[in-house]
Amino acid sequence: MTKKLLLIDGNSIVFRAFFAMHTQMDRFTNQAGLHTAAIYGFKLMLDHILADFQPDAALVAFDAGKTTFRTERYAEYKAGRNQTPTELTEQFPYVRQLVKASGMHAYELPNYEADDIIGTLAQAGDQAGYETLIVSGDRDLTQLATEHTTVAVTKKGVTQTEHFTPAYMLEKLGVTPTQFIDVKALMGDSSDNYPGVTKIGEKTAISLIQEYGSLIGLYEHIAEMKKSKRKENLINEKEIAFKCQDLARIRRDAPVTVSLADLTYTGPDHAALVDLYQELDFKSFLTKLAPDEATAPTGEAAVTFTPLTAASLAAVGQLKAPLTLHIEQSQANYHLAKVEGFALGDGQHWFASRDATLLTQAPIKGLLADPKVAINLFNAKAHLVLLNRLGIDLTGIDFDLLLASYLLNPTLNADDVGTLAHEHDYLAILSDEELYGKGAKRQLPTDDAVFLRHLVAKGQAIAKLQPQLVAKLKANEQWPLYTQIERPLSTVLAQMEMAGIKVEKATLEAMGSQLSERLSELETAIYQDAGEEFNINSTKQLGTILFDQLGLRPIKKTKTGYSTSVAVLEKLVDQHPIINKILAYRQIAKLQSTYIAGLLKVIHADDKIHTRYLQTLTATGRLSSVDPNLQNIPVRLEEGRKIRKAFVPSQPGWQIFSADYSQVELRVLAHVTGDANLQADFLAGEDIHAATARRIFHLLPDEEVDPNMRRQAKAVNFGIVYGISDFGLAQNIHVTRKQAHEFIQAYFAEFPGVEKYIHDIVASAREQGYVETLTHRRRYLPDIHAKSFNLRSFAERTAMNTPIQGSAADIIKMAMIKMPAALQAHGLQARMLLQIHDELVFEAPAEEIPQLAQVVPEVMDSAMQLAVPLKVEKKAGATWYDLKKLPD
DNA sequence: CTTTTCACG
DNA sequence: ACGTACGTGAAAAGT
Repeated sequence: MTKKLLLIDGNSIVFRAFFAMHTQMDRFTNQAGLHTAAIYGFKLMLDHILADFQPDAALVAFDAGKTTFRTERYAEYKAGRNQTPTELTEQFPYVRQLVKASGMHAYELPNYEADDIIGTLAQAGDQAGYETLIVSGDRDLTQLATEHTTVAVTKKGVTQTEHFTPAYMLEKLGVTPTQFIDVKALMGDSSDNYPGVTKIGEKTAISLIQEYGSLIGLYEHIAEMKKSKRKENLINEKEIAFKCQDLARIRRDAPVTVSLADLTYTGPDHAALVDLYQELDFKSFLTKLAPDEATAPTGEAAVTFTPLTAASLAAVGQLKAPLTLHIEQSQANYHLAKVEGFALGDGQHWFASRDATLLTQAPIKGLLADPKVAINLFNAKAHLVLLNRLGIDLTGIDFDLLLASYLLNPTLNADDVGTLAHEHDYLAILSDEELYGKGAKRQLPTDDAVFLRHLVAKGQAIAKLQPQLVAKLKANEQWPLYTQIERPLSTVLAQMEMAGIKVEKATLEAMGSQLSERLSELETAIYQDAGEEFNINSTKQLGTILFDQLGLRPIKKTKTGYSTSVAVLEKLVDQHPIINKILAYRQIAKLQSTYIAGLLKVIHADDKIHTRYLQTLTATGRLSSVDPNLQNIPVRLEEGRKIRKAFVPSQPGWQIFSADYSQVELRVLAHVTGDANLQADFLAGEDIHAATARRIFHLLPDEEVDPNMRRQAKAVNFGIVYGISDFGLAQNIHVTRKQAHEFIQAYFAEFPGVEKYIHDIVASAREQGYVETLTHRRRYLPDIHAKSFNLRSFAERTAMNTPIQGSAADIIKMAMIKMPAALQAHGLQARMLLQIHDELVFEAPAEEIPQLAQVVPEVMDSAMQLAVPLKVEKKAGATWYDLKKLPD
């Protein structure tokens, strides 16, 4: 067996951990006020790597101090760095303790950096026949990759890593690990503060090293390079380049005083870890460390409850509101799920049973249907639907742990009580995955004692977390968002889902057979063109046919091979007749599999489709729709649009009615930016994209906006909402990057309020760590501080886009909440069925349509008062396909 | 179980 | 100099 050596770059991982958890810094302090986020993150990473790699020998290297041989040779090395915050420096001693308690060696060497220790030991490991894994947050260490040494660099957070082998580097960067040093020499490193050669960045550096093989090779052949500014710079700065090469090169001969034999990994020292965790208040690590083996499974507190039977039902009547209810479903789709069991209690007494029929009997049914009895639970909408199926009208919902937690942080993706409770530091419960298992192995405990105790533990977690989360919502100014928007919305959504939309099977089936015919014709023709049969649905096989067999030029690569996406295929249309056939095949295959077969599979016995809206999923506050997704039924292309013919009213003589907000996101933009020109354009009530075109192309009042100008202005408007870049815009409208840049500049000149807003929102995200919508819906953006340009830019675009997209979501939600009462007040039978982000779809008796066309837009455009009017367009027709615009 | 592609706002 | 549009869900292939 090959021995395995683990080398960890302590400093860089601790830094990564610190900044990864920066936004939650305040949550991570022990009772003495010591910050612990970096220690915590470091331990997460450690556990992950140790479980994964299982080393025989291990060492964590740290930097010894500020001065090293590099600073002696180049005084500016790492100069100008911000001072490490004390919140971080105070954690280093504990990290070292943690390393030792985990059975690993911590090591540092005066005058050298952690990198050099690692480089030296990795080399020793290679020579001694070890398989070595280096873990760092710093890409520079990839230069140490060899056939037997892999370098894992943290990607996002601390537990996700990207593994660099020499082959992977060649593929990804185009250079070998050794060449990487020379690339750094040319491009420099701004964070380590050495310059490289003027005007040479990563791309140029890589192509130069690829061409000449090495830095030395480049200077040997510099005379042959054709005259250019770059050549001049290279000649003038030759000395700097070699200096930088010296700085970039990690030493493999540092005078380390440990040998591989000293580094044996001994595994964790339990007693030492317990002491340390206690000092740090690491409760979750403590419970993992000391499972209560005799009794409960890890983390599940002993709970007392009464197993409920028909005979003992009366005792439930003694419970005092507020009550906490948890119903366990057999599957996520609550339209079909069975009730596996439930727990009900008031914080003092708990009852639990596997028998769902008990819910439908007195006194439980009465308590649940009583609006004066406050109910706490997890996932209000699921409970509303499940209980409705049992004939119970749940009315008194007060606290929904899932919804409250989502508002506090929409990017947590826990969807069971246990996991979510852990996120809020409540640990006396197991997650479903821990108790039930996952995937195919998932199974509910057959033992009543274990299963019912878990359901009660869920109830207790909900009851316990309520006051805490309510206080947080109030502190965040999110209480109205919870009580006035999201909580009532649950009920409205439940009604829409239960109503369902009628879909005609026969219509879909008829379309399906037509599509099948066309598919087999196209298939034959494609095989003919290709000269052989293959799986057209396989991108891999298709890539081989197009680019290897037919010799077409690959336009783009994915990480697994050639890209064959529409964008690529469209560029190849003129090269070969097979391309158009593949495009047609793809389009039809998509309709057939996703929309014909897919929808047929989910039509219920009542001939309706009952989607589920996920109210706590998206990062922006939008809804999403699953089982099936009814928010992406085709509309843009006629062939796909025909699918909508199958969506029909549920009763004869009824029609489909739809109302959509016109340009909500841009109107929200006009509101939040306060931009006078953008607001004026909306107040004038003209075509907004044409108005934008007039401004950015400086048209005279009597000049006409040609369609191309309008198209470009529209793309600019979209770009602004998405967090614009010249590159992205250029790609979208097929102009040069320079032109795109000019469009954006022209836009900002005309709409200075928008430019200021973009600047301010990014600054505010940096300061506060989050952004907000008009209703104080919040999204944290930890990556706004990321060192990686990519991650940081992404966070900046998100900072810009989320308040816009999220506020638009707020607005339609407010309209939806008011809708049922408004319909009822007008004595209408109409029912709201679907929400598609900026559109609401209804069904109603034909004779109600004129009234509906009044009432619905009125509710929608008065949902929130903005600085510009909200405009609503309406349509009606016999099916979802046949909708025709109604006059204003 | 991840990757690629494509449907929607 | 850096490298891209924002937010979703479903199907199919392939590891």
